[in-house]
Amino acid sequence: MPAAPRRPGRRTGLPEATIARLPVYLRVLGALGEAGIATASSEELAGSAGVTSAKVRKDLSYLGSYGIRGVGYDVEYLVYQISRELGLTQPWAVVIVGVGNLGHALANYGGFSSRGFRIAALVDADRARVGEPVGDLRVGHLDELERLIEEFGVSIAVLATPVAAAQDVCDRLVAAGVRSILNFAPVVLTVPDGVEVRKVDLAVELQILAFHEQRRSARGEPDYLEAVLQ
Amino acid sequence: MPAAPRRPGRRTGLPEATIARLPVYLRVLGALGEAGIATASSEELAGSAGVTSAKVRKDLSYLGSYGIRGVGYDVEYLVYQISRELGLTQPWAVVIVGVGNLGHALANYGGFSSRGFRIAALVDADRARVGEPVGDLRVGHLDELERLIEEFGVSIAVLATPVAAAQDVCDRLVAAGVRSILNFAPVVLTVPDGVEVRKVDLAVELQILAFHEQRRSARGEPDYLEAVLQ
DNA sequence: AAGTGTGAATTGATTCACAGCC
DNA sequence: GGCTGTGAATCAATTCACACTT
Repeated sequence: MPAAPRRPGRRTGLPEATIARLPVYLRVLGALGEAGIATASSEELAGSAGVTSAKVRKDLSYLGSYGIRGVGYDVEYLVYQISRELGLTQPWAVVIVGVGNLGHALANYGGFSSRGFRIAALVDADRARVGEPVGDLRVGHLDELERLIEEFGVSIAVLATPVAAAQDVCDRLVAAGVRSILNFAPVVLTVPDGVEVRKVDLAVELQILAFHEQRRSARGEPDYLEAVLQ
Repeated sequence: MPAAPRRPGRRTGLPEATIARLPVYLRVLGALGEAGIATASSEELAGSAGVTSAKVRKDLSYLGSYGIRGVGYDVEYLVYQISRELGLTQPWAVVIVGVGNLGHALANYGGFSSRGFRIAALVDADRARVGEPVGDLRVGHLDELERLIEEFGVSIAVLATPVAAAQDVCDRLVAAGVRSILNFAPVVLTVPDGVEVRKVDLAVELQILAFHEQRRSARGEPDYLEAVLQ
């Protein structure tokens, strides 16, 4: 329902499913590059990325014709093109709100800084935690949220607060100009159009696994035979 | 719907997209139940779950005809039906492999135990960590993995090791009979058919946000306030 | 010969819209 | 009157298969 004004002249947007896979290709290509491999076929990329080669080719074709027929893709060149497409040629400043167990772990997670993100600030509502060193930062108080966003040019927020605080914090983030939020609180955030929220719900992931697990054990021999014979 | 939904001959379960939303409905219904609300319409559920009402109705219709026309859905009954469908009427034993920052946070995360999962064991390859108390458990050594899986009847594993160890650990999990794995290591695991892997890649989530963020600024989209006021 | 790029076909998910029931 | 349940229509993603390029 986003009445997104699409500028003419620019390439029409990538499918959402493709966008979600580009970071995976990027990681795989990075590993290949470090291993000194200069070119890779869609088949090889597909193997490492856990998808089909047709998907790889289709996805990459949305970026442009960057492959070489009969040869494959130039690893370094493709890394650059995907990075550019994802907006990773500039570093993004990130604030983590909520420095409990999870926020703490996220702050120390090397995968962020190594991929073009800079944790610029950490804040928590608990004054007992303010000043505590985490990585090479110190925890700030939630009161400073707006100031820190302004000061560091934060455009992405990671929300790792308890459920009860999440919507409030979200509203403040949006009011302060943040339009990209990664939400770990198990609650659906209400945001205005133009604000992008991605959600990671760890319990949901386990519940999806439980479903498959249970279906497997519920399925006895007869069901299996039926499935095969159908 | 006249045909009983649970006949032994019924094949192919729910759409994957529906399965992924059932845990969300379950959480919403749980909150409604605790608030003393006895029935809810698809419209109300949709609001709290962040989806459309048509989706809610379609999703729930796959489980059977559990709604009442003109009224809505009985909250308690629906909680039971969804729990049963997801296999959450029995508790599942979970092992966490890798007790670094993230594994530690996951072990302390209340959302698991409150939703039908029991963290039965924690193991790490680092002997310096063995014996360390985490929550009401103590960290065991990776050597004990198979014994602990056997002893506690573990069927779901959370993989929070470094990338380099992930595939090895995964192979051992599968060999020990685990068929459901939640993988936090940024690598695609190779598993035999019948093993379900779900992946949570935190850096990928941020990169997807970065894409949208960058596309917004590339477009010269006005600030949120400007957009609202125009 | 090898492997990309892409229309066409297919499969899956979402949305529409309304008949049927409370 | 209100709200579910669901075929039909639409939209999105995946897969196929092969012309085309190096």
